[in-house]
Amino acid sequence: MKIGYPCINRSVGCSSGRTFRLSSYSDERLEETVRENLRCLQEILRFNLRESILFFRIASGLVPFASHPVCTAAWQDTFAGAFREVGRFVREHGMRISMHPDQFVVINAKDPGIVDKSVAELRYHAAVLDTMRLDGSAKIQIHVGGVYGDREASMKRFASVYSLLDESILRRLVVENDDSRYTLADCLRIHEETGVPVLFDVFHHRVNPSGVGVAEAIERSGATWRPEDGILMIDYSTPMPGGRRGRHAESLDGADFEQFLADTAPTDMDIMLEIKDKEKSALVAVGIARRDGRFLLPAER
DNA sequence: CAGTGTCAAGGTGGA
DNA sequence: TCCACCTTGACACTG
Repeated sequence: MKIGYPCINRSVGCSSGRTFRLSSYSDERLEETVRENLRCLQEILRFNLRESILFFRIASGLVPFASHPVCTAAWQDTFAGAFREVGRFVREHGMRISMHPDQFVVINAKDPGIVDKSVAELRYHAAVLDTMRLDGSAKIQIHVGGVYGDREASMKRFASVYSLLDESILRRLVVENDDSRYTLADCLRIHEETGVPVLFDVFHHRVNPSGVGVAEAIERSGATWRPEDGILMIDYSTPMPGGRRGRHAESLDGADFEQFLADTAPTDMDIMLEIKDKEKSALVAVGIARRDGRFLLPAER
């Protein structure tokens, strides 16, 4: 079991997803930004190692505008060394990496232009992980996409676009249940059709359920991961108390997390905590999972 | 320098 | 048909 947090670390004092306005794009500006982002990413990973946080989601903004036509810079060549260095560090310390393109990636869109842009964005994400020379256990998670008033047809469209994707994307892509459109049951059906592994999101499942409990949900989604995918990843969070539907909590609800671990024992999985205070909650979660017994420090692995 | 409007990209639901 | 919302940080402009 590894525990992690997404994209941002509030302790190290830098961001690995710095960006700029499209209107101020230049290859120089891009190189300068990517250099800073990679430097910060390495700093975050060193922080994580010190704290036994071995799972991390890399920000999609690592290379700003990478899939936009304006970006013609050969960033994969320019920064090949730094990317490889990150990958080496990750492998050496047994870390796990994921990425999560945002809501603009909709591979089941009806508009072919949106599908093309989405595939380009997936290709960029795969290129980041490939350039780091990470294996197929480094995942790219997306949602199914839109419903467009016809869930069946939209799921079929997902499957048909999926079947045409490059191998470099297919070996990393996983699909996640969302909070309003596609449930875990929908994702499992898409898995049957396509073979895509299912990444289970506990919070979305509570908001947008499909009839099974958390333990069974994890068992079923876990069965969709192939050996080369690594052990299953899940997203875990709790709602913000008194907050609007869909908001993530400010900090970890320790009692809920402890109960969650008890409910899902003894399944091994890597847990991404989608919680606002990021590494702070990850530290608390590592402590709780240590007591649970499934979590091992690097030296114990 | 503090304050704030705006930012590549989509889908949904209400007005 | 249009707009706010989803959720979020931070760029970049204003005064």
